Amino acid sequence: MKAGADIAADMESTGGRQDTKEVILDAAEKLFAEKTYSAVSLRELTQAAGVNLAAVNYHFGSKDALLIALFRRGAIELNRARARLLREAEERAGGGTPPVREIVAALVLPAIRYSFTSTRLALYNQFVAFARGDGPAEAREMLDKEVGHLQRFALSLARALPHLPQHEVYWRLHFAMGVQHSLYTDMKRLETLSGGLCQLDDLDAVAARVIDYVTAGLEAPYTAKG
Amino acid sequence: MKAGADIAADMESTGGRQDTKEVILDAAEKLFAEKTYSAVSLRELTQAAGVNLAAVNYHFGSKDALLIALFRRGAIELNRARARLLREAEERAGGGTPPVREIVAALVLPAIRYSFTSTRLALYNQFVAFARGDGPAEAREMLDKEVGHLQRFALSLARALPHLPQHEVYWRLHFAMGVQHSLYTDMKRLETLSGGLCQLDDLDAVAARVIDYVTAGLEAPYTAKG
DNA sequence: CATTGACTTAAACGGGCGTTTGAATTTAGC
DNA sequence: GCTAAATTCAAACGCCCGTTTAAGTCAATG
Repeated sequence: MKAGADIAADMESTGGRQDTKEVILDAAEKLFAEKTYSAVSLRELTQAAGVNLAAVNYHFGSKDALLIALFRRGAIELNRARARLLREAEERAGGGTPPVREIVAALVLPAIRYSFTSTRLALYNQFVAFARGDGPAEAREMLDKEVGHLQRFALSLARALPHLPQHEVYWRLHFAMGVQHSLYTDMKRLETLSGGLCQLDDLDAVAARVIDYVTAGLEAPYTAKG
Repeated sequence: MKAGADIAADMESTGGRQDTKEVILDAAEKLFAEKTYSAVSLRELTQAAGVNLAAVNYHFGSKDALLIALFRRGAIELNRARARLLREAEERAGGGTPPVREIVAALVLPAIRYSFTSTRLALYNQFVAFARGDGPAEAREMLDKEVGHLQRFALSLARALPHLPQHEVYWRLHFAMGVQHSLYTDMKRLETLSGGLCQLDDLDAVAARVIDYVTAGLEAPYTAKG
């Protein structure tokens, strides 16, 4: 009876225990980040999760649907945290415009914090990089819809940087996302490059570094282009 | 007779025509960047290249060896161009230290130029992001060895930014690489975010933007961390 | 013009893939 | 404690993968 699959797909809290689904999601998050969606087989995945091979298809419907569910879980938490920090910064500014540095902090801190402390969001950002172009079309569309959440930051930054044309704000926000991605995709290169000097141990220090760098880039003098 | 595979693998210029090998490499570069190494089948790849299915194994030995050859071709050209620009900047400085902005330009310009004008290096940077963690171990080792080329830029930047501790220079160079990667991995998100306002049409303008941003980040005031 | 060697081709190989099945087992409601 | 649904399980399905094979093509060589 596969009624469970459809029900569980629609509503998050069925009567049955939720353990298996989460165990699978956690294992998938780890493996998809280490390798690639299509490089990880369901046999490898279910074995790492300690569940039966058929469990993925039973609980999610397909491997593709698992990827989508995985992304949804991570995106919801990350965007919720970012939105909360941005709202708090705006309240602190008393209805005015928060300084660039605080907007940047709202964007950067959740990604760093959650990615290394929470088991649920661990490696989420690294996974996003792989999902693009690899996963099913539906997953890619979800990534694009994520843009809506970034729009809030674009607007806030545009108010804080009134001398910049709109498109320049978008470009610099885009670069800021690239800096964040570098924390999850190429750390090995940095460790090699620095001879082990640079590592992801002190998260607060790393966060401060990223915020300094991104803030400076956003506040860079504007020289008209093209 | 598979003698051809070994010979062609060792020496770049056999007596036979080189067309097929290059056609395969070009098709692989495009497809591996669009999807993922393991998401592209040899049947799909050889069909796109217009060659026989067995051609990859004949000319490269295996799918893995193709990936390695592909990376080698791109890395050689990119690093050569970067090294040349850096050397020229140093000569312009008359033995002294070039300004940060010129070091950054030497790092950034080849990646942008080659990636969009040359058919050989097109999509090379986007491919690198996927190769990490997906490809065979040998490919990953090659990526790490690439670090040697970045070391020159780290040294040059350290001289230009003497107030920064060494590890801070490494971190900021790392972030600079992340900004460059953002040009090849998430352009779709930027296009969506900006409503089509931002695009990769005017390469000179984009290059100037990246250089501005990265230079500002590198020159950001240093606040002691952790 | 026969021979050689580089290259191409179509066909096949075993293996691992995502998925499905149907029976066994566990869980929840009465 | 019975019933019925939800879940787990081992086994199998067919498909497509990377690779190999052996025959075929073609240009250059002597």
